[in-house]
Amino acid sequence: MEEDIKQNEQSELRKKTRKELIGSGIAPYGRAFSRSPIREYLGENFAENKKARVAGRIRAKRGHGKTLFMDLFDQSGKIQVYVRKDSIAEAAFSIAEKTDIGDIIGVEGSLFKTKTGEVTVIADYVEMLAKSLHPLPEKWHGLKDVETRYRQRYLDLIVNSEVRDTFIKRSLVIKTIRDHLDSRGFIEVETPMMQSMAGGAAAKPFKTHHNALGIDLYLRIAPELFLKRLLVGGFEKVYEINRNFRNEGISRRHNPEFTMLEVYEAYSDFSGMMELAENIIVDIHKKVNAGGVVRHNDTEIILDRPWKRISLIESVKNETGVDFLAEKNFMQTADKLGVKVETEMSKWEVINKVFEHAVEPKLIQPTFVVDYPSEMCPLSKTKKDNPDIAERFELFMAGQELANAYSELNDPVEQKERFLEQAKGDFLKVDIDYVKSLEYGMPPAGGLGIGIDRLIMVLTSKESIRDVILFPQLKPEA
RNA sequence: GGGCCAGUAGCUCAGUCGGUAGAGCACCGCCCUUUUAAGGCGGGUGUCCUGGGUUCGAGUCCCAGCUGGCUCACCA
Repeated sequence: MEEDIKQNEQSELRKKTRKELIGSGIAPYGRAFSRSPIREYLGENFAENKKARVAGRIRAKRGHGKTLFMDLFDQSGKIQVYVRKDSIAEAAFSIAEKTDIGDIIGVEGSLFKTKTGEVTVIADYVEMLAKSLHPLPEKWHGLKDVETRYRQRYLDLIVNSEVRDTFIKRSLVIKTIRDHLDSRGFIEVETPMMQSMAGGAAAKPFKTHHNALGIDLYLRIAPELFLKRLLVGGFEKVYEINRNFRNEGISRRHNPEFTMLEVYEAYSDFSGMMELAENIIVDIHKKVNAGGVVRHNDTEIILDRPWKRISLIESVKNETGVDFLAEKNFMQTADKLGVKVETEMSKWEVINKVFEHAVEPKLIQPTFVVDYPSEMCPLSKTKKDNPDIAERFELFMAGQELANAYSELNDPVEQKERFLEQAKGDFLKVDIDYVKSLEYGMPPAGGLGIGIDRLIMVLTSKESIRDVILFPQLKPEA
């Protein structure tokens, strides 16, 4: 089997070394090795002759005949290992000699500093923990090929430390969100990923099949309708951080599965959610970015509160000079602006298109866009004094949509009508079970969704969603 | 799905007008007991993405395909 795999010369040599190790009674793949993180021997923790036990991956090796130096990396840092033939058992020296860059080893020894002051472990014991059978990408230029970086993310993580940092940051962002919401009395819940109706948004779902039940199921496109059922059930502050799946195009800003935060707070509304969104994001910036500068291209993004608020129609007027509400020939006007419109589009659909084309890319600083037409927001309450306008905002930053919030519609009769409108009268496409839950009474509430991947893109100044998702979706290799 | 661009050694890249494949790192051999992008001497290890075509001759030109990037479309 393994002979079938065509290997290059370097891999062949490493396989040969693996066999040689086994031949001389040395396991090329070791077992548990008790050690301390490398960082615990560096800086203030350094003491001359202190005993050290470390383990990690060899990233550089400099042989000198009867001695050799290695750079050993673990997650916490890098330490130099020094092996001398005259101060170590012969067997251990021969293991050290047989190591290749990329191997994972355990080392025991004592600390000292070299002439240049580098903290070094002089080894008196070396153990092979994992033989690496492939050469690592080059130490100086790293791994640049984007396809390889995504397909073999482990290599990207080994070699490109800024990639590692991005994903550590991602973890901190999510932890900060949890801490923030937990401290405000929210509880985290989990709702179905597999749903018999894919509701809560308008995207195309992925379809799957449950054999025992004999039914088709859909991967969720949003958790919204389940989270609101929990409001009916008496949970007043709930949130979920989890994956949504949308069967749409893949792009710099779209991955078929992406992580969404959805928050619902009973007795609040969309302006409460506005404040919450500001609070959460500013908190993350403070804790994760340590107040550092966030940039989009060359522009610094200023996160100081309060953020700008503007109505959809105003923002379009500001950028295009056109008051689309008053405009009779809105189709031609939109077309002149370079927006692709189709004859069956409503005026608001055209306005929304113009917004996405002309305004969205320019919303670099955090901006709440409000006053969306209610026809585009079937789950949102309308304004008290204007049923045509929804109590909704979308948050934009770095030229893209980051969040979306409503005052949640809690009138079951109106909800059913709006669903029917959206489904163009097709009862089968209406989530009657959700409407039924509203019929028992859902408290007025605010709901907020934040796209976590995009938020991390903004906070880490990444241009592509693939740089903040560990394993982005790619076509399988042919 | 459309348009544009890219794919050469394990990695990062060069390759002129179409003339028979090249650098650094890595690797192999020899030397070297404080090096750190160690050093010295010697060595090129290749399905030039794949398959066709043009040509005396193709990494290079043409066609088709694969994968990726950007972009448009799609995506409340």
